[in-house]
Amino acid sequence: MSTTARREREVRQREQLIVTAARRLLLEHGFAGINMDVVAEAVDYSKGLLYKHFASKEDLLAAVSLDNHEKRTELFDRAAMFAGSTRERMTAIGVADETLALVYPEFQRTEQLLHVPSILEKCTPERRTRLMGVTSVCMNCVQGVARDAVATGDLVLPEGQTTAGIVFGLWTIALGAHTLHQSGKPLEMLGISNALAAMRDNQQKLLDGYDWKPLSSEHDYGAVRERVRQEVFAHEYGTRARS
Amino acid sequence: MSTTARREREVRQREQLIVTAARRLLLEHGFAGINMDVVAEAVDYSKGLLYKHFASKEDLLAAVSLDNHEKRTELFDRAAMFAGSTRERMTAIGVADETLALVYPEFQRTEQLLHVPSILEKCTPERRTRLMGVTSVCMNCVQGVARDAVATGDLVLPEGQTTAGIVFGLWTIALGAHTLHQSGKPLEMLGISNALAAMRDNQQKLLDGYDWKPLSSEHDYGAVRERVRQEVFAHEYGTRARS
Amino acid sequence: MSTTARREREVRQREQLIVTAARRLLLEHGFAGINMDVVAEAVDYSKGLLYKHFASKEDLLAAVSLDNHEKRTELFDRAAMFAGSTRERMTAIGVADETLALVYPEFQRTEQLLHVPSILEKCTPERRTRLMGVTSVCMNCVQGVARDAVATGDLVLPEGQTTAGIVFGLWTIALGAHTLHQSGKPLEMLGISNALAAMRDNQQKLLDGYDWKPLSSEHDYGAVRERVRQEVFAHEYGTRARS
Amino acid sequence: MSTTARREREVRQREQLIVTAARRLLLEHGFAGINMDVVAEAVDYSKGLLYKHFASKEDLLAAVSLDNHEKRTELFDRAAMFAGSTRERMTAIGVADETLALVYPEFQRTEQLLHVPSILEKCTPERRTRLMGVTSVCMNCVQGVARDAVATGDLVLPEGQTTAGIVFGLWTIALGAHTLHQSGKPLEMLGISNALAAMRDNQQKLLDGYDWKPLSSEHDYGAVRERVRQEVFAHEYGTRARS
DNA sequence: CATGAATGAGCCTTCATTCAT
DNA sequence: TATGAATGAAGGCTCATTCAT
Repeated sequence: MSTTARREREVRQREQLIVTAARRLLLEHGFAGINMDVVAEAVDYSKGLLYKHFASKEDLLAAVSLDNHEKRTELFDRAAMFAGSTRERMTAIGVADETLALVYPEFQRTEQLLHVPSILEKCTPERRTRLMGVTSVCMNCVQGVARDAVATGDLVLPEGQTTAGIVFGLWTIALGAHTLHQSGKPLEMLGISNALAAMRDNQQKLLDGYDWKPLSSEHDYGAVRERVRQEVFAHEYGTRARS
Repeated sequence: MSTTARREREVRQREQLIVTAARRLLLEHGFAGINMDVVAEAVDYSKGLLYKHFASKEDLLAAVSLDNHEKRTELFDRAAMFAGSTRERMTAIGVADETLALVYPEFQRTEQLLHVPSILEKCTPERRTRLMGVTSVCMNCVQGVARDAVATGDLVLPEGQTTAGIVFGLWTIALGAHTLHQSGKPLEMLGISNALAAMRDNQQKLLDGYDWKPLSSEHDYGAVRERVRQEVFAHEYGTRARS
Repeated sequence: MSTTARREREVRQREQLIVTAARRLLLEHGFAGINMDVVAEAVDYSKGLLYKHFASKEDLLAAVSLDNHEKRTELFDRAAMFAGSTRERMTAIGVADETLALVYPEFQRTEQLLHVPSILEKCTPERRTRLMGVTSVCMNCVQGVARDAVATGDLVLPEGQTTAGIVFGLWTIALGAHTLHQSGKPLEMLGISNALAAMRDNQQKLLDGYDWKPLSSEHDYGAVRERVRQEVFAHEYGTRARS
Repeated sequence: MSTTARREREVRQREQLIVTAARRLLLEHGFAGINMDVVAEAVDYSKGLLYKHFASKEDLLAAVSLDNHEKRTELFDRAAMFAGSTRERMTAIGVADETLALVYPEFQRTEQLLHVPSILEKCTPERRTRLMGVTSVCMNCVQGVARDAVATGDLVLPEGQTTAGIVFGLWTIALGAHTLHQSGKPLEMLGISNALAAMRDNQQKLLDGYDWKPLSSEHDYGAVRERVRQEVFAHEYGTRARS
């Protein structure tokens, strides 16, 4: 019947509820401060019920990570479709990344806490598979833009270079920057007042290094970023408070 | 008198022994697989003695992290003094980073495992202070080279840019690459066969983006790297097996 | 009217279905491996329905035990009616016991698992009563043959001996042998290659000890056993694979 | 030093204390009613300490079983050395078994509760080995007497029979009788007023069936039993109340 | 009648830390 | 000073039973 379908929907909704609560707790109390008791209390369900939805603590955390990735993928996908030059589209993806960090900080920040081998090891095989696949989905999105750039001639790959290499460079800058951003390290003392801005600038410089046209010296990517925010992520910046 | 000094020296030696053992265990069994019992057994001292040296488990792990940083600082310092152009010296620091990852992988790899807030929170205030300071020591080393580049004119900072920004860029690439490298993510599937090489290339491209002369297209930095290995890190590559 | 009767019959059928499934699960996964969830799943009914039929988990297990006894009683009854001397009839009952172990091993083997006090304690009083009674039904069957032997003069009871004592002896040999048989103890190492054969031989020796005529040295009870298998238990050995 | 030896002795003493307490709890509350919390409370030590001595709950229970076997082995050994004919010595072993059941009922009765596969599966490999070995020690003791009987000519093995078969017969009668004895089954209703006496009689009848000389009709084994009690087990019957 | 979601007490096990010797 | 026995709080997970639908 439709009863089954409704049940199924309710189950999904509750799993989402649990995942969201777990993410919040993760953000507030860190990896060590989370356990099934506090999650159960937070969602006001019994511990036993949690285990009906998630096979283990690690499985639940894997689900949080998966959800993080899905949100990221959604934003990246929308950014990649921005109407503009290939480098503008890549810039748009940068805005997507930044938007995630600003508007959904818990998605970005909890992700760092979840890079623990035990999670992959102990979660459901099915979720592990999805988790490993979801990363490439996101990468493919970025790499697609790079390939377009090569196709259009905006980007000329030097010998021995691949689009994967460029993607890797952008990715590592983002990953490292986010890690530092929330490491609690006093970046100001090192002369970095705004980690996200520094991340952005370096990504542009990296693309300049690859000679991806038009260069940042030839084009106002700051204006592009502003347009992307308004045209692509209006909803995000409108509905949720910018931190 | 000198008895006190000898005592002090022995204490330091033993702390070093414990730190080294803890790092090895961390590498072999992961963060979750380490506890005070196995550390005590590994060093063949009692658990009580461990607490004479380290206020808590977290304090011990903080000491491991501190030791990691000190090894890194040592290598970076030597690299920064390489005789060559500013960009060659910066390249040398890249080699130092790479050397750490290759020759002392446990220093590099355990460091990732130690980025948990609880460590900073629960370790001795004194060690926390040192831990926060040690990062800047390492950064200053890198930033010093960048400042030299500005001073010599090899590098012209665009308006609104700082040397800190460049350091941040290099740092995040390294941090992100090392994180990915040991995350277990299937990078090959994304087209990255050698994460360290990709890291290196992107760092050079970034410096190209900053127009730090001489550009990688004008100079053979591969040869520079080889020279640094032989001249600065001969000892490291000679005595320990290169993986 | 007949609707009520039909209802009643359906209820019994379903209870039988549940009992059979529970016994199979008990055999496959042991006492610790059985719970109401897996039973419900196995019979494809809801857990709630299980509780409509059985007051508790223990009550269900008691029902399994009861069913085991009923199967045993059925076989014993048929064996006791074998046409032959009293000792041949007793031998026939031995074949019945053996048949149960060979052809319906789950009835025999699960019974051992159910000798836990909690079952008797927590099952329905009504089922407890039946459970305590069913043993004597089976015993009476055996004891009846012994009484016939005394009546016919095949067996002369020494002073102070009762037929109950003989029954007890045969019973304990069977019970102990079945227990050892499935205890996983390495009987081969002790020189016992076939526990059932050893059980049989000892039961015959015991009857010899009681001087129950004709003695095993005077009569071929091996041939009797073969006849019983063919004449009384043809159905059992034909339809179910002999293990 | 002797300090180490003393420590070792104290450890053994405490393990014995824990084992004894566990056995008592097992007897009082059954298998299901025992858990590490109540054991810890009973011995007035912390739960953590129990795990210093025993690797798991099952390991502790295996130790109880081992201790049961050791007590039995001790009594059997002493009985087997009784000065008399081979059949008298076998009778003495019967007295040992009976003595265990009467004077140390908890050793006998708990043993039945410990025949659970999970115990063998989850206990320390070392203890598992000892546990499997200890059974044969006890058997060898019994079988030794049977072999002596064959050697002296008191017992003539029929073709195809082995001493192991006789041992098996005696063993199963004892095992079955003890099982029934404590099953709570109303044996009186079946005409058995004293299960131990019935066990004894049947074992003698079994030996008669094997024609082990001198037969029970030719010799007063009741008197032998009385002598064994006084000469071999005076200590047991003197110090502990006979139940 | 039938369902299966929900409960929550209970249990095993781990481990950081302390302290008497 | 060095030890390691002892602690006990904490946490992951199970499962018999109930009850609203």
